[in-house]
Amino acid sequence: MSLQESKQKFIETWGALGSEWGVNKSVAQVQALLLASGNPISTDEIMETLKISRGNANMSLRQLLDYGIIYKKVIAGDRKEYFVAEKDIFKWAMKIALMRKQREIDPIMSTLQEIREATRKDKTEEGKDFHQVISEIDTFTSQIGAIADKLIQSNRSELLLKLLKVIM
Amino acid sequence: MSLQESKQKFIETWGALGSEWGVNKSVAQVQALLLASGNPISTDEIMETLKISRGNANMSLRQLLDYGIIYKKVIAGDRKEYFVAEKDIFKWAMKIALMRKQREIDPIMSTLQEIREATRKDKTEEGKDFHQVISEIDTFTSQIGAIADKLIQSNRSELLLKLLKVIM
DNA sequence: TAAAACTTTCAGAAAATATTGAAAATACAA
DNA sequence: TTGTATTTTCAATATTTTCTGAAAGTTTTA
Repeated sequence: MSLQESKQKFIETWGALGSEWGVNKSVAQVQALLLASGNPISTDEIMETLKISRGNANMSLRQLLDYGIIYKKVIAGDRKEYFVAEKDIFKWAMKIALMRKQREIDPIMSTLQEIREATRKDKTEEGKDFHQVISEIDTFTSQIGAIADKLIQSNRSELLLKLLKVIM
Repeated sequence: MSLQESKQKFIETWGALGSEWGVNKSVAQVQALLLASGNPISTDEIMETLKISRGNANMSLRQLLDYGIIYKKVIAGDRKEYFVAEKDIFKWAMKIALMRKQREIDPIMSTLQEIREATRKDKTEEGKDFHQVISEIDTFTSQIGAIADKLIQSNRSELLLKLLKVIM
């Protein structure tokens, strides 16, 4: 497997996995291409390499910029914009974790608490059972959310230390 | 907000969040309906309450059964199949975590290792840089995967203990 | 200021995913 | 067995998501 084939395989695999991660395939592939590339890359080169349209390339790049896992890079004497990936996996894994927590955990919390309150006084068996179920989900979710916050705020060595404790 | 309204809200919210979690809306709503219900429910009641087709109800139920987060329940003297949710959130959270790890982490591992090996001997700058990036992703992913395994294998009290350590 | 180089937007097309509903298969009762 | 109740399958349809490409917008150069 040549270096180019390896890079190709990485980009393909990363893209395919994106869908499992709730990340659009093009977005994942653009990140992979930038990760695999030593030097900054322009929109045109991305379009050409991944065979995607200008619109798609632009939107994928913007999303990655918003996530904070790629950066714009100015090249002197060139009007085009170039892009580089954040290569410190720790940094971008934390950013993605934060985003996922905000998307997947936070929105359910307020609803759960609202329902928990609304059903607190219910005297029927049915009501008490439901309150119990909601309360358990709420408690569990809150705990997981709090731990996620702690982990996400950690720096690299703190994170490794915390996770080491889990393993032992 | 009446009890019925609370249940309704829970089912809607759970369903809406499903998409963020990579879970089909109907599947999430069926689980929510079973969680919210004190007693076993038949396919017909699910169809009626959620206003979904028989085919959809059947496929959603099967998926939840496969995940192991709902169960079939036989009611004496009734030919219909009834279903109940696993109400121990701890149990089904672990099952879902395991499934997600298998879907999201495991598949990338072998590819990363293969690419890591294939690029190990590369002498070019480009090749060495790429090998470095892949190695870091591989190492990080392996570590997270190992921790996930440990957590998933834990029982409730072990899990809480381990997570408590993280917070402190 | 105008033209050229480049980036962004967005309506419509294409692709992917979810849902329906009716037919086929299965399970049960008489 | 045979008929009836119930479940499962799957081709057709609907919905959602993604992608394209050209037009509009912006920045830079001359």
